[in-house]
Amino acid sequence: MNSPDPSHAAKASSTGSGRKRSQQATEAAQGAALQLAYDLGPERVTMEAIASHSGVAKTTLYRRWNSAAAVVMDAFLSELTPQIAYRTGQDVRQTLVFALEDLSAALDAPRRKLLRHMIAAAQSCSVLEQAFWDRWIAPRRQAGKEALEQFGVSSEEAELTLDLLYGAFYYRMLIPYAPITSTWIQKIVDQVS
Amino acid sequence: MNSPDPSHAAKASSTGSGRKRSQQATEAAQGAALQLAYDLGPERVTMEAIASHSGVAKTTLYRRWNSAAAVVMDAFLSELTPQIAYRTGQDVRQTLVFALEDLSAALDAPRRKLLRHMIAAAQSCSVLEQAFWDRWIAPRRQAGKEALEQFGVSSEEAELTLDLLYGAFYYRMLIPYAPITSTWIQKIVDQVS
Amino acid sequence: MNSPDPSHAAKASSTGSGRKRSQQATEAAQGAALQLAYDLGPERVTMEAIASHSGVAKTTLYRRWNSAAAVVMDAFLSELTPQIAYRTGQDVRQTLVFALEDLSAALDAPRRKLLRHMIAAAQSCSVLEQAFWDRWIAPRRQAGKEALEQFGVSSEEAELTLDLLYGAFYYRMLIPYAPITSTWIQKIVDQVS
Amino acid sequence: MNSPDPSHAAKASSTGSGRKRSQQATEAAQGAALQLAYDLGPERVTMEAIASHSGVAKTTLYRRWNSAAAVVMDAFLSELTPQIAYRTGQDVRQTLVFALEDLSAALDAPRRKLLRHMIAAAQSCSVLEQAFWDRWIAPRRQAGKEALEQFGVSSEEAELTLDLLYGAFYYRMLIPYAPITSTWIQKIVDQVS
DNA sequence: TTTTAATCGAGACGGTACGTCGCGTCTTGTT
DNA sequence: AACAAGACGCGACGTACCGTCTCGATTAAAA
Repeated sequence: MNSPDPSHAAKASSTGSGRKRSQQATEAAQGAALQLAYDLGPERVTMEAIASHSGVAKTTLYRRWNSAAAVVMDAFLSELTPQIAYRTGQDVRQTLVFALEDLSAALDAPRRKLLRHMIAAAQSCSVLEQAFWDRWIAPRRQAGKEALEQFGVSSEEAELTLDLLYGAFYYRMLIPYAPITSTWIQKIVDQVS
Repeated sequence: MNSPDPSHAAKASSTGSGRKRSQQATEAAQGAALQLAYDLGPERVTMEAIASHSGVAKTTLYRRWNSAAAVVMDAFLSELTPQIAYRTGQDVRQTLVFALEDLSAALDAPRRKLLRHMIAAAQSCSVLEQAFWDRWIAPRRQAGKEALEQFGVSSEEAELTLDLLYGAFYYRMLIPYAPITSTWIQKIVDQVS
Repeated sequence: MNSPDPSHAAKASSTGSGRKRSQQATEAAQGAALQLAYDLGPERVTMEAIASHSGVAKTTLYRRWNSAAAVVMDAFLSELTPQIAYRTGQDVRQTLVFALEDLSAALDAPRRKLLRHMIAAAQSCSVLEQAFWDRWIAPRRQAGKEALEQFGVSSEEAELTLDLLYGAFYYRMLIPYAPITSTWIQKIVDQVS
Repeated sequence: MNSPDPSHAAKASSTGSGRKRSQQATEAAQGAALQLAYDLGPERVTMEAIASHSGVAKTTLYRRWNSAAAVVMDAFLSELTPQIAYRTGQDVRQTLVFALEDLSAALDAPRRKLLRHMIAAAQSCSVLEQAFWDRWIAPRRQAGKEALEQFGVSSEEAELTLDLLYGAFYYRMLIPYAPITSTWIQKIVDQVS
């Protein structure tokens, strides 16, 4: 269940011989990447900039990640993943509302922009796609499924419900013709549950 | 309904004096852009490549579009938009199933890849975002809304339904952990209608 | 006799179409290259440095020359070639002494270092080797031959004499176990003429 | 005559304590360096390549030599120096012809290329310059001088003769506008002796 | 008919970033 | 100590595209 290296966007070190990889460099790179993403916008984060802002050499960056987007992805997921826990409500409806509202609340404007950009990045890089699924989408779906099954919802039905609700959520986030409000969340939950 | 210049990603010519813009150049550029997108993948289409493959000068390209993605978007939308018409079924359920199945059928593997990439491109360029909404998302939603209203569904309810269904559809397209099948389409429609 | 483009180290422009190459950029690049060669030593001149010191883009540099050494070579030859004219003396001996002394005088310490480095560079690049022969060695030999023939020296004999004298000169310049003095020049001339 | 450590490009070990330096590593490095020089051309020999081809760690290489060129120089001189002995002819003329012809014969095309590159390398590294003089040029000059002095040639006169002949030889080798032939060798010897 | 103005192709230009190579140094664990 | 392995910061490489800018040659409406 637990993979030894949770960062699927990162490359693995080969053997145990030779000097160890510097954890400090990894953290500095991720920090700089995240900072740049928030400051300049995620699409303007470059390996060059991460290197110069973090003091980590480009060679070292490429030894760990394939692209600037991969660094940002890794940093973003490391930052956000632990923040979001699943609340279980009194019934199915409330559990789902909690899930979407907590998600919406966790995603303030800059994070939302970052998330949009990472979904975009995942569209043209299968490594990022996999990382995004493994570390962002799947855990949330898994938690949602387990919560729904506590209320007797079948596995298949739970999957469909999550497709619809998370689908609608990301749809409105990516194609933002209208803001995601609490009211809207409650209405879509009502419609599917 | 029809704006005089349907291409929101394109720039307008100023006065009527002087030489006319060559329609041939526009078509050559769009054709080359589309070809390159299908051949090399949409992320590898560059202005430089469009220019050299189409014989259209870069100056001319920039006179019409702001970026390579804009050319591809324009070409893609010009190609696909007319293909998809809205079928009205016997009831609400069938109408929605038709809509999603027709959409799925229209998007073969290469087109799907293109569409995914264009959604991605729209995340970091408001011009493309607008064009994508205006020429792809909005018309389909509008047609769907009108179809649903024919069956007495309220405007607001229709919006929610479309959010959920199109949301789920694009969610599964962008984060393709499982294929979009006819069975799945029918199930999600059943759940919301 | 006169080649249209005397700079064999430089690349030629293809057709007459399109924007003309900027003469200003060429001069700026050569100037910066020469300056850097004198300041830092010719082996430390890089394309990167030439670009940043001259304001000429790297792309532009590579459009004209294949390497930093080629820029320096071109600049050096452009600077030095016109400076050295052939003096004809009263007899063969004096003519040869003049030639070597003038050459020695024209090559002050920094120029000598540059010349040594360029001979070195020519050893691993046939383009530079050719340029060096065409624009530095050959003209001097030609002038020397003509001068000697005025005194009735046969062509073949002149070649041998020049091989020996210029050979000794460059030998002492490249493997400087002892300085090149006027006395030494006179002695070697005496030995071969 | 023989210095204890003939490799002027190599560094000396400090104390006698600790593990001895591996002679095997030295030989492997030199062998790989020479092989690479012949295979890829001497200008493409790098410390990195020597290390990976020889299995000797970079640390170890830098403990012995300052640069890749130094390894090649060392290897080349170790290989060639013993090969060339001085033949003494019947008279001055024949002794000199022997010297140049033996030198020319010892230098086949790949070795000649290597030698040219090493003269080049010596132009921008005083350590290499010194090593090249000490181990290649000087011994040959010394032997030549002694041979000439056997025939009653004065020391000074011998120096001049060697300057002229070796000068011409290297001149034609470095600036190869014409091949070095036996005929040419005889002619230049005739001219100076 | 002659301007005259916008367009076209070609391609050079100053830039930014790329991803890689080699440098020389520094751990890390082994011999 | 020296060794093989290999990570590290660094500087430069040569290339790809970017978006802009001459160029000279078309092209068609306005004068």
